[in-house]
Amino acid sequence: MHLSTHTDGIRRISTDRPVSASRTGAVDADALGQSMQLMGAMMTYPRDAEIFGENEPADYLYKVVSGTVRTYKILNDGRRQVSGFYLPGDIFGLEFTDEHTLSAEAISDAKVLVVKRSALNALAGRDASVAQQFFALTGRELHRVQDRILLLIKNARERVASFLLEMAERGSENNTIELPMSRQDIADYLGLTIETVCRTLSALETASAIEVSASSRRIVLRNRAALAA
Amino acid sequence: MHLSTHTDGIRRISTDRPVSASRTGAVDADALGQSMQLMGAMMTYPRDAEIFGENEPADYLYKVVSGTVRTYKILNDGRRQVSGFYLPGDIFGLEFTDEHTLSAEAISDAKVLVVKRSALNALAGRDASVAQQFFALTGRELHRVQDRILLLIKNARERVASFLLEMAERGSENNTIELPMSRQDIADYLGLTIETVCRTLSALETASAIEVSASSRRIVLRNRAALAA
DNA sequence: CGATGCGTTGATAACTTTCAAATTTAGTGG
DNA sequence: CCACTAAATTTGAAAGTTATCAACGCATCG
Repeated sequence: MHLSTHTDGIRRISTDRPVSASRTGAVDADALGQSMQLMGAMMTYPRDAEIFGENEPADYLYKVVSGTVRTYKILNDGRRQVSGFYLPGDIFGLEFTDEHTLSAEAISDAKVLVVKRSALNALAGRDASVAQQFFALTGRELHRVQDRILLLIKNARERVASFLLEMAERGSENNTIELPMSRQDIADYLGLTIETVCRTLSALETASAIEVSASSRRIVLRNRAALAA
Repeated sequence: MHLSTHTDGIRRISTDRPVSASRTGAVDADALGQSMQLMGAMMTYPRDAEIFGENEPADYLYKVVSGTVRTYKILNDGRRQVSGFYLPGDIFGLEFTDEHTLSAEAISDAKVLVVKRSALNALAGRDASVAQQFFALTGRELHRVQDRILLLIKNARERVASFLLEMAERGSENNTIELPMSRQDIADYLGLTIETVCRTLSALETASAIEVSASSRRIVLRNRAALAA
C-alpha cells in the first residue's frame, strides 16, 4: 500500500527556505497560516509517499502548499478508512494527543510546509490571535468530522453527490472539478466499494446531473440542484 | 418529538445550591469537573425534556449528575441522528461556535450541573490546569466522533456489538448493562432501523453472546470475545 | 505494441430497510 | 389490585440497496 521511499518522513526535512504559498491560489489570510509560513520548512513528497504514520509522535503541524494529501487509518480487518483530503492551503496533522491517530500520504506529488508544534504553541502563548486561530481550526475540524457522520448514514447516491459538491466548494471553478484522488480513495472516504462509486457516478451521468470526462478524473456538475437533493 | 414543558431550558435555572456529584459513582478527579461543581447551578429535567436546542446560543457547559442525556440532530429528511449519550460524570454541550450545533434532551429524569461558559473561560485563563482539562476534553470529544465514523462503516452486527461493549465500558459492572435509552435511540445512534437493532440483538442472543432480559433494557454480556469479533 | 493499473459494467449474493402484524411491557383509572 | 390502553419491542415477508466476484475496456508508459 505504501511506497518504501520517504517513509522516514519528518527526519528528511530539507534545508529549503519557506516560500510564499500565495501562488497556490488558496485563500490564506489567517494568522496561523501566516505564522506557519514564517516558521516552517518546505518538504516535497512524491506520489504515495508517507508524510507521517499512525502512532508516530505528533511533533509537527502541516500545511499543503501544492498537491493533495489524504489522511487515513487501516482497520483490523484490513480495510482502509480515508479520513480526509487536504488541498493547497489546508492544514492537517492537528492532534490532541502526543501521537498521530492517523497516517498521511501524498496523493499527488506534494509540497508541504512543516512546522514544529512546540514552536506554534509557544507563539500561541504570546499571540492571542494565533491561539484564536488554533481554536477556530479545531472547531472546523470537529465540524468536518461531524458532517462526515451525517454523510455516512446516507445512501450511496447521497454520499457521492455530497462528496462532489464538497469538492466543488473547495477547489474548483466554473462547475468543473479536477479530482486528484482515485476512485478507490473516494470509496474509502465514503465507506463504499469502488464499484458502487463507479456505478453511482454513471447513474448521475445518466440522470444528466454530471458529466465524467474520458480520463475519469474531471467531472462537470450539470445540475447542482439534482445533486443537492 | 419534544415535550413543550421545560423547553425554556436555561432560563429556568433554579436557586438550588450546587451539590457534590461524588455520590453518582462517576469518577471525577479532574480540575474542570471540580470547577464546574463549584460554579454551577443544579437543574433537573424530566424524561424527554429539552436541555438545549440546535441554534440556541451556546452560553453554558453541562455536566450530568444523574440520569442520562442524548444529543441529536434532526436531518432534512426528518430522520434523527443521535450524536451521543451522556452518563453521570460526563460533560456535554461543548461547542466551538456561538451556537449549539446539536440539541440535547434528558433520556430519563436527569440532574444536570449547568455552568456559564464565560465563567469557565475566565477560570481557564487563570488556571492552566483547567485550560489543560478543556484541551483534553476536546481531544476526547474528537476521538469519540472519529470512533463513531469507524463504527458507521461497519455492518449492523459490528455496530451493535461495539455499542454494547462501549456501554459496558462506561457504566456497568459485572457484565450487566442497564440501558437507559430506547431501541429507537440506539438505532438512531448507530444509523440503523429499530428493526435491525432488534434482530441483531436477537441474533446475538441466539449465538449465546448476550442475554436480553424481559424488560429488554437489561443486557448481560455472555461472551465478550464473540462481541469484539 | 504489449504490459499494467485504473475504471467500468454485469450477475449474483448478502445485507438492510420497509411494511405489516404479533407480542410484550408500562401506565392509568376504576 | 386488576383490567384496559398505549407504547415499546419483536418477528415475518418482501423489496431495495450495496457488496462480492468476475470480466472487460481503456489509458499510460516502458
